[in-house]
Amino acid sequence: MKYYKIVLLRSSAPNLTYVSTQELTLGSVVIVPLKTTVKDAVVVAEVEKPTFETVEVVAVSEKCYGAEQIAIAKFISEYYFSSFSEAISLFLPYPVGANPCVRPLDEKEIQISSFQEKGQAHGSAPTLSTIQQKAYESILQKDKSLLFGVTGSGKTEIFISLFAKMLEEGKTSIFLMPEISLTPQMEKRLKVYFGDRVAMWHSKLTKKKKESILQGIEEGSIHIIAGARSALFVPLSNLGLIIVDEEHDDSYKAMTRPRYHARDVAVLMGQKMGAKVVLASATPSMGSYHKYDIVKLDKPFVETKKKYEFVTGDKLDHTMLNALHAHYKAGNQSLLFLPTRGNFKYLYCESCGKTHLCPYCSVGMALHRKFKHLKCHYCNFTEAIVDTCTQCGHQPLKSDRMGTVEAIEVIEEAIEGIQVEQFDKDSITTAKRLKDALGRFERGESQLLLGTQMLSKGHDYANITLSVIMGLDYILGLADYRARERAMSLLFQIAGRSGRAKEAEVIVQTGDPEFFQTYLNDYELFIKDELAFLEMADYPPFVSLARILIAHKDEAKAAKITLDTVTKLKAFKDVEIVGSGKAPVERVANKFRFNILLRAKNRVPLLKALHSVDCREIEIDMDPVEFS
DNA sequence: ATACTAATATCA
DNA sequence: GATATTAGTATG
Repeated sequence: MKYYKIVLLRSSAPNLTYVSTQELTLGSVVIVPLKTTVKDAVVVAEVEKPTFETVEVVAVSEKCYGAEQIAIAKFISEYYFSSFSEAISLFLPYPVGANPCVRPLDEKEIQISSFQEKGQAHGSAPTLSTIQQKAYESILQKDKSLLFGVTGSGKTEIFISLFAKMLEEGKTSIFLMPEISLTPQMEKRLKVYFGDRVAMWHSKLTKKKKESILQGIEEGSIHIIAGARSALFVPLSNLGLIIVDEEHDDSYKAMTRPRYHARDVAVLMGQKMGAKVVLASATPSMGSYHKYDIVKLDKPFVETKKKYEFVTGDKLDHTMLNALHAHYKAGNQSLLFLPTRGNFKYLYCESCGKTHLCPYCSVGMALHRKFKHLKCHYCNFTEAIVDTCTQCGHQPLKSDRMGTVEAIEVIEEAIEGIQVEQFDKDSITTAKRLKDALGRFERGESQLLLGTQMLSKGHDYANITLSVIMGLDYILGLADYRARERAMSLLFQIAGRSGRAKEAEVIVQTGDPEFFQTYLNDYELFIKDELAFLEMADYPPFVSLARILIAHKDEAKAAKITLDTVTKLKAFKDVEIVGSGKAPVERVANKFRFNILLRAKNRVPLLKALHSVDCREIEIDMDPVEFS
């Protein structure tokens, strides 16, 4: 008789001990009785015979998690405050049916060999330039590295060479991208080199499609998995490489439990599995630049001359309309960016571009017109609506912004015959709509791509000669310690979309052109300055942040939970409570929301403090990227 | 006193 | 997560 500690799947029950007549492999999925029903569970440890009565394991399934998977799930559950059950479920390719494939316990164990012939053919690799070759060789020498290169500097060729190298060595690779639906171009390029040995993976694939890919992996015909966050958990054996492209992108952070950051988990996974990790970006995150070995790829593959022009205000003005008109008349295509339609408005000065800031947090004060006051979403500091800019004395301060729909109306009115493609979450709801919109644009049936953040991801176009970037001051004024970084990387990303044109014009709307101008040709300089600022202001990567979210349909109850949690946390001297109170989005789905923001020099005491609070009614978000 | 619902505890 | 237990509260 053997006794095992098991973790129940799809249940919040604690870890329990069961008995088995036969030896069980750690990590295997078993069926156990619980109360009146049966549940599937993962065997995590063998234990001594306990003092209490035990119940017998009823069946063993074919499924078995590897030791590394268990370790990674354990890390995720502890670091990101989810149950182990939720964490290990990340490794489930799709939700299992009501009755999982099981076999009776008394049957003899059948070991199915998972070994497969691998690496039969070499992936043909592209020829690399001297600069690319140097970067490639540098990456090969490191366990993990940050590939830092502007758009068009030829990062993809390096990726392809790395994948080919892995194929040669009989190893598999994972390629992460922020949004798979937005990168059909990358799929095409990978297919050219690797054909059916590469499979695209994302959460919206049908169960059948996923099964077929999993079979391909099992058979050893698929060696490269490319996809969004969830692709990180596809069960590849003999993993040799994980590439995280556009590593700065916030969509790598999961917004639901487990609230993990795919880039950070990829680094951990690489360590655990002995796989090389490559992070890549033209605008690396401050944390990655600070933490990892940098491999620079600074010479653009195709050198583009960009002419920058700065305009103030917040409306589509004549400068922009004239430029759009001129480029349209010349038979070229343009791109126009507007910030995501935000839920909040901030006061900003038309004259100097500065946002009205909280005196305690150096973040923008949000305008709550309904309550006729301004509020800091960080510390909850509240003040009366001000009318005069504290920086330059200009008045009045402005707060209105323009959305995509209004912008299109204005442009279609002003420029006769122009076809505008609306490119945001409201209009691009399906893969088909995306394909249609991009198709029309590529065929030249539309001449202007107008949208939100979506524009900054993935695509580059041959014909874009004009990029108009509006409302950067809005991004700059967001109540977020990374507002400057977000604004700057956005500018670089969007300006980079016109990468293939020989000459391109970029119009930037901001009241603070000096800030952007300083860094226009040198993102690295920006990183260095910004890191100095973050270090001085005590923000990541120099400290750890955690956010606690409290949501309850009874506002008083939510407030009480918030207060109780804050009181408990006050006992921990090495954890600072930056602020607490109503969340910027006060009510969602009829629940009142409260936030607590915590800061600590080291993550260990922060985790310790957070593990001590009752987590049943709160949600903990480690390394948050969203504060609303 | 009774009948419901909401919070709480437990499961091996 | 599902269910048994208990506390809380409305009801006539």
